Amino acid sequence: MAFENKYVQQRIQKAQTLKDAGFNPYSNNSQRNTTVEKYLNVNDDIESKENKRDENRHYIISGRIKLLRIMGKASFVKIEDESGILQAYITRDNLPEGFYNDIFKKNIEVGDIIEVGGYPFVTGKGELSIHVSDLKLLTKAIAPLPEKFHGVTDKEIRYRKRYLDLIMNAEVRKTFQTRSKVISLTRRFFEDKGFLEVETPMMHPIAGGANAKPFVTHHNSLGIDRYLRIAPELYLKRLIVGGFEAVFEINRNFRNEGMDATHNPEFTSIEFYWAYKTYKDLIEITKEYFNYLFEHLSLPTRLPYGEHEVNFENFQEIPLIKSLTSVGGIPSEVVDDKEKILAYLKSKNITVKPNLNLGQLQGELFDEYVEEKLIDPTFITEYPVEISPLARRSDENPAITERFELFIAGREIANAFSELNDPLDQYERFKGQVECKDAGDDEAHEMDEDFIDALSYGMAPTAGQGIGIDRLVMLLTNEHSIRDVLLFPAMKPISSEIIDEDICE
RNA sequence: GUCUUGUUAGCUCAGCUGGUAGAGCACGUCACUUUUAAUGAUGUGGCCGAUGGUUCGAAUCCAUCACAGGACACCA
Repeated sequence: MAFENKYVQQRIQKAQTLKDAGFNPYSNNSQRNTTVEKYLNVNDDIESKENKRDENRHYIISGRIKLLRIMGKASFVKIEDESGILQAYITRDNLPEGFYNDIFKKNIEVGDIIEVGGYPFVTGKGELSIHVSDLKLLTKAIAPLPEKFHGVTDKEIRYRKRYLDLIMNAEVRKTFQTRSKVISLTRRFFEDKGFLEVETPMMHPIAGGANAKPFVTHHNSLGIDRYLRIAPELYLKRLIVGGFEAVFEINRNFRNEGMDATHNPEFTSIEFYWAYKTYKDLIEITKEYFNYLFEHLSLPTRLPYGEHEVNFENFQEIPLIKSLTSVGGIPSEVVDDKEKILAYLKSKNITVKPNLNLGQLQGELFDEYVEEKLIDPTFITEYPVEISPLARRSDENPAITERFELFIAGREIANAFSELNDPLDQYERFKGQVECKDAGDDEAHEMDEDFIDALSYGMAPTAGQGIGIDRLVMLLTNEHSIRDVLLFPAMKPISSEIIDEDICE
């Protein structure tokens, strides 16, 4: 089954021919002494030299052949490494007797990883290249690459065979380099602020900290089920109880739910908790965090996202109720009255679930009329208590909470609040959740008695925030599917994989 | 979960109202020492996603299934 494709067969034969001629098609004897990027930088003066070359310089470059133009006794080869792509000029007379015709032309092709040594020169068409005097094959590719011009565009192939996507699409590599930098910068930002990075369990006895269905796994020697965590929140707060005053965790969460352009079953978030602070401090640190990211990623403060342009110098702060009128254009006499909201929604032909309370209806109005219009970064504050079960009530107005969500380009990016630290209140809220669970809501919280115990010892007033890293990277890279910012997004198995599994078992 | 659009050569795609498959790139052979998706000549390559059905005859029509994309719903 494997290797039966005729192109693969052909290339296997070439590898064998090379072996027979004494050339290892999988040599590990690389002598590389520079990268393409460095080569191009160091030699950018060649253009001005006599004959546009310098035979006294010598470099060894390694990489994959992306393009091959054989023109009789001379050839042009585009060699790509991680840093860039370089043209090599290869001639028969600069290589050992017979090598060019019998080895290079016959057995080395697009997709192979080679190493070339030579001097820098500029071609007649003005391209800085390398004039090759040494060529060796490092790795024979026995699978042919996709077509050179269109590359691979089929999303299924790109996600299932990400390595192929990365080979063919340089801009994809760039997206993941940006992702890596975002995570690194995020870590450095919070460390510099005095936060301690911690690791809390990925396998939970009780899946808490969010409303979501968990994945279940089994611990054999203990004979018990464990849940892959849906959020680290309750463990991080236990650490605040224990006396750490600023902690953060960047890690994966797992939710056993649907997949779409903004949801993958495993996703990365940062959650951070900061004692003796409130959500207002979080607004300030969030602005600072974005400034830090933009500065270190060298991004312009006006970023395109789809059809929009986001101005990251224009952070707004609007209480939720006010946003309904000022952004959503809903008449002010409507937004504070349950019956009027219902009538308003009905007049607009929007149906909502029955028996929603005022806070929930305000949430519906927000989702319907405001969210997608928030293009520049906007902190929506003062959420109704009914839709903020984990947030602390405002001391001035017990109907609202000390909470914000940050919206950018019509999407939620962060959720933050002053944390609920009253153990009796938390106990009651868990009880309410348990009732929902008993009534059939399989996403409701379970009672976490140990967490109540922890709060009973006293958790300092604390502010906490979660930021979805995947969605943040989407925003910064102008990507519109979460799969395009995950190296290996979740995919259904193809049918042959399922059959194989059945045979094994 | 619902709707919708796809699935044809290694890749990117044609193939109309049913008559046993087509291009470009890639690959093989030949020519070519400054090309830029090199060029010219020539040749190979396919169980048309899977299974049923309708039909004398199915890549094409119908049904079911699988996978993927998009939209909606649900969910952070």
